Amino acid sequence: MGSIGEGRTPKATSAKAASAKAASAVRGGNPTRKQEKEAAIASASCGVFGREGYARASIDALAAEADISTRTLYNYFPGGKAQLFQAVVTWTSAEVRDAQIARISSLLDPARPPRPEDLERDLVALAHALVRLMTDYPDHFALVRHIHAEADHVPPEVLQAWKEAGPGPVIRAFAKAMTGLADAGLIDVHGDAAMASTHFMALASHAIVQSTHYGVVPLPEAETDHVIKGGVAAFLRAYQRR
Amino acid sequence: MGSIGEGRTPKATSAKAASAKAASAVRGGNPTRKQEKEAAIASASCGVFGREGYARASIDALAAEADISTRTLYNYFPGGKAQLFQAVVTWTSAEVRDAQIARISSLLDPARPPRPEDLERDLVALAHALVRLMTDYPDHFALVRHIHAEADHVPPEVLQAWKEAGPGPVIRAFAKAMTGLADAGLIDVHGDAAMASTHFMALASHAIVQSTHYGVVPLPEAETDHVIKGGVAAFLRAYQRR
DNA sequence: TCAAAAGTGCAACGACCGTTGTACTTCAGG
DNA sequence: CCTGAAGTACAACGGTCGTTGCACTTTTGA
Repeated sequence: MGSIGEGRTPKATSAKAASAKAASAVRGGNPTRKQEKEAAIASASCGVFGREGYARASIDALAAEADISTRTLYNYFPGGKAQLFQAVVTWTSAEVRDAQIARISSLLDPARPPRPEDLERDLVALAHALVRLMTDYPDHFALVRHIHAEADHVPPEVLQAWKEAGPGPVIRAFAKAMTGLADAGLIDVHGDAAMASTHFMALASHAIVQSTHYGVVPLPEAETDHVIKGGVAAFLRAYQRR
Repeated sequence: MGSIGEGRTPKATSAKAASAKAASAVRGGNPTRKQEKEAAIASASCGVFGREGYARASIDALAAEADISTRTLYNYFPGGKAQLFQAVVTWTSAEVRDAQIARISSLLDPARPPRPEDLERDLVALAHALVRLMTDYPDHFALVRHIHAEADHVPPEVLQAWKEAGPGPVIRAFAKAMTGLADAGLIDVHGDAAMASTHFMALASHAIVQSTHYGVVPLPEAETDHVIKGGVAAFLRAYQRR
């Protein structure tokens, strides 16, 4: 009772035939006109879902935010709210994942490892960049919070798709970067690069997330810097090769 | 539009006169019969709010879980759903806070600091105990996740009350324990005991929270142990006095 | 035992919401 | 200009939900 796929459904909407047209053109070149509009709707809906959550987000509000009528919304997403939600999750997750991986690989490019004397400065910059993403994409992180909270109500398929499209690749990219730093002799990964990257994320973001309520409260810049510097310092004490 | 205090309210329920009777007997001795029942209702409602979230949790479900009629629920909480929610938050937060502080002060009692050779074992035991609380009080942590997600919709007063009654004292107790360890010469807090305790919590719980979805997924015991041992090892590399 | 207090079942009200059908408008492309 | 597709406005249906009033029953305490 109360899962995301089973809200009000007067005539048992068949949620099949969802990704039929999509697969036809996703292979060839640029996206269809239809796909562009779907992405635009998903982008606009992200804010509403993030602010209100799935249950509170009303179709009217979603359509209004996308500047379309509720009827056209159903034309694009015959599966209704549930299908739109899934589209929003995959769309915003892909966007933020790309941004995160870009920050990680530009600052921790395993091909051009930073010099030892620059390591701390680079890690601090990376942590700042990752934290800044939280304020750059507030709707996305609000949505992720709702996913965490309503994990029981999100269809497992959506949950799995999100993990694969979002945090998964980020963690892998981070682990690869850590391996690069280890191979360059800058850090000692103590046998587990994945754990090292998790620990970096934990030290860099946990305290920030805690005090800023996931980026909602605008922590003063000075304090953010203090927390990040402290986290990076602890990470280096634990992982820097001496 | 859509805050927790302003759901369906046919006749503009006056949410005043909430803590009138309460203050009369909260000073003197043991709790009133009424207060006991209120606590029982809050305890039962915690599961529903945690599983469903505020929006989805229906009055009928809440009353059923507490084995009372909806009408009696309104007799105890004239403020309706919103007031009940606040009661649940403060009640469960206090319960879990006490449990957490008990674990912290029993294992890191600053009066009887552990011997250096036991430090790692004790910290691992503490981390295990703290993680186990997540599975011991699943309803509470589910509720906290919803609070995080719906922070915008929770009245600031409730949010503040929760922080003061829940995480606040825990962090302070942890910082005090860290100071004790530092005074005993076991760790070097690097000038910021609060940050050290935050880093311990981050290293001990972040990875667990990540992989178990806040304790929902029952991570195999072996993996939990591995993650915790890795986190404590990293913490000691960063903070143990050598 | 008996009166007061506490609790219950039931019905109803008003409001909101997801979804769909239908008739009407807008607009691009031949 | 014409035609077909895309979009919209509007109304309606079935449903859920929070809340309250009322008559009735159960429990409690002296």
